[in-house]
Amino acid sequence: MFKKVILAEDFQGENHGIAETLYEKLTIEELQNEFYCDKTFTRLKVALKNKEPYELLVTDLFFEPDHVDRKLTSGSELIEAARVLQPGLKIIVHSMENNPIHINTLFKEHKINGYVCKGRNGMVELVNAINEVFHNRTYVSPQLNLTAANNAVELDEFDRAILKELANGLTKKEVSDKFKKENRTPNSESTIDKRISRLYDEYEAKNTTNLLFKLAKEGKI
Amino acid sequence: MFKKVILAEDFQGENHGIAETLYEKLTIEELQNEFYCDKTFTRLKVALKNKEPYELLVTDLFFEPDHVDRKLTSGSELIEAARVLQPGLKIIVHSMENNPIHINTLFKEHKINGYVCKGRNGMVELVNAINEVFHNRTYVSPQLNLTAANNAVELDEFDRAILKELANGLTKKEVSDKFKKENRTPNSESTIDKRISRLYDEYEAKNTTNLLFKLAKEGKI
DNA sequence: CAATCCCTTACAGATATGTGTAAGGGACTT
DNA sequence: AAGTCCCTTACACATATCTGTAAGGGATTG
Repeated sequence: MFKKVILAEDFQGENHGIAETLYEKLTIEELQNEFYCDKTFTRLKVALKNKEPYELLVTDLFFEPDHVDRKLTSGSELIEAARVLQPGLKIIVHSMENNPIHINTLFKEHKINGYVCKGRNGMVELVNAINEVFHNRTYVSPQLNLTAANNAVELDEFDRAILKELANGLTKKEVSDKFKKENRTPNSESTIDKRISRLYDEYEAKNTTNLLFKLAKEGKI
Repeated sequence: MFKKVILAEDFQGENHGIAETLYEKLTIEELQNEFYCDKTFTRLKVALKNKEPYELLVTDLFFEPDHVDRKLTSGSELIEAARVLQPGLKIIVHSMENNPIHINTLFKEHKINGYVCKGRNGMVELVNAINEVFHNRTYVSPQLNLTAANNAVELDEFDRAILKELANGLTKKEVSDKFKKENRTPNSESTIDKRISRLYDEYEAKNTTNLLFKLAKEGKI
């Protein structure tokens, strides 16, 4: 089993619960639990420098901001930094996120080794995930159907830029003007129209209001 | 200190973490931890029937649906039922919810005794909250500013009905036609227009898209 | 019971939205 | 080099949105 494990989880309750479970159910010699991404990353760096690197990182995705300044503000950023620092590190994400697209991205771009949904069965799954990852396999919470999400289309930067302004209540004309003023391209009203129309098709939305509402509800924007 | 406490929390990690903390930090004789609203309510009923009622309920608000059928689907419903069953029960809500309006509603309508935000300091606050509530005071997580929310206006049924249809992509005319067909009143396009305009003022929205997006993001619809 | 307030409704006009057609240009294929 | 595909842009038209003004009705109040 893993000897050195580090846990990044900002919720005090979850953090204690996970730590408790890992001590009880797994024979992990050294478990460090942290509440901030930056401190977690520092621990990883120091451990590596001392030639006693951590073998497994278990991290949440969302970290509530508070009075403490931060460089790394999310689990994704922590993972990205950790991957550069220590490519061989095993990483398991434990989060409420249940959008298959986002989770797929984590596997594809950050090469995470496991994904566990917080929930009624979270601790049981986490223990399973750690066992699987220890044996060089990947683990994904069974309630997630990652393959089913591949038909959905990702929003590109232009889409996001338009949607952001529409969400703020700008008209298409105002969006076009704003883009022109900021020297962003494309910026014509027609092109913006066309993009939005395409999104109607892709997301089966009837109008702008419907589109923004759907995307907001799905957590895509 | 409270002798009998019951905890309703569906996340296994949080549930264990809270239970652990309460055993460590408070001298509670009997702590029952449950993962479902219905089971929690049954425990409350049985305990009351046996003349050994619980003194404190600590509950989450959101409970993830799973394969188990449920009557009570949320913390609010559990609280409502518990209040009817046992008016003197002390109730502390422990949740991610940070919308002051929703939390205010819990205090006003369900007479909860404390509210603790999940987070980095969640367990420390929960212990404080239990101490405060034990001494017949209320407790609210300090990061919440409940008074600031009182200027915001609640949505009535008509508002909600209109917003629901707009969110689904109907035009105002279609909403009007739908209401007429369903013999709901008021139903004229003008009145619907007027209502929406009023909501623009109340929520400082610039147009329908902006309004629905804001409300969706705030979790009001 | 008249004054007042608020809700409902109608109507009108300036803007904005949504959709279609069409032209030009870059990238890629054959 | 011609053909194809897709993105950008322009323009036009029917429809929808948003904001006024105004009139009538129910509820409350002095």
